[in-house]
Amino acid sequence: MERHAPPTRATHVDPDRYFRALGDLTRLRMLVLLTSQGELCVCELTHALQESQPKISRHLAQLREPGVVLDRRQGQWIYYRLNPALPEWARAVLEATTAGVSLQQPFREDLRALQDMQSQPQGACCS
Amino acid sequence: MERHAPPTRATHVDPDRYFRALGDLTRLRMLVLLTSQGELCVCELTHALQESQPKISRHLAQLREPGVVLDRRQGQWIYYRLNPALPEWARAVLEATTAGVSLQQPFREDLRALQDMQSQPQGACCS
DNA sequence: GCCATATATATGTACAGGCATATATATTCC
DNA sequence: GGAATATATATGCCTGTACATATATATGGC
Repeated sequence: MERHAPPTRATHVDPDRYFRALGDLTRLRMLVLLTSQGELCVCELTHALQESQPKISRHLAQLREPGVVLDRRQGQWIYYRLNPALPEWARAVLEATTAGVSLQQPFREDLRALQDMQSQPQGACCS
Repeated sequence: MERHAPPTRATHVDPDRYFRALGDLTRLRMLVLLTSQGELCVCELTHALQESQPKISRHLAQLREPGVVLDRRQGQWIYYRLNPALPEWARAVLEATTAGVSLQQPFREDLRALQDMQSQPQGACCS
């Protein structure tokens, strides 16, 4: 696990590797948020999912390495987003899934926790 | 692993479990075939994928248990098909994936091997 | 008894989770 | 402006568990 796996023009995730990346609840919860919210920093994801920071960071690495997501540093924060180079079918998979599950738990609660946090006065990233 | 997990009105696969089921190349190859072909027996899948029968059977069990596929016995053959009770988003996921990958290897070759077999004179199930 | 299919068992490998720690940036104080 | 400190994020190590594969064996229909 190197710090920044090559910016992976990952136009080619193997389909089975792609699904293996989605096949974990923590990672799927983050991907559903990223699909609907566009870009989120680690601390927002940590807060939304109510999981430990190392756990979140570990799973983000597993999404970054195969090129499912990209990261971008801005000041002290690191923002993650879906890799725009994903093949069309792969994005369609995430969008169908997000549409299908975002009213169910725990996805629904994740979004609520995230929005709750974003509505805090100072607009600071983290609580 | 019981022989026939209850005919699982599996309207509720957990999304992460669903993706874990798709996150293996052998299982994904079979699902891509089932998505485009509708219903196939074990020996057709074995032939199409060129894998050992026990390996195919094991992976089919892993698709049957969570309710991703259903089976049906007819004489000495057992036919598998996608579970029609899958939620709409889950079927959309498989259809988008099938459309996206079926021209790539090994999926393309799987379909060719299957059709090659089906064009044999006596229409017998297995070679 | 033969064929199609499933399951048992054994073994290696991958990965999830927790904890501690390392790195990088920002901020505060002098 | 440099040192000390705080915050954000990543990673090394350890342990338990899940799972992929192979081989061997069992079952059930013809």
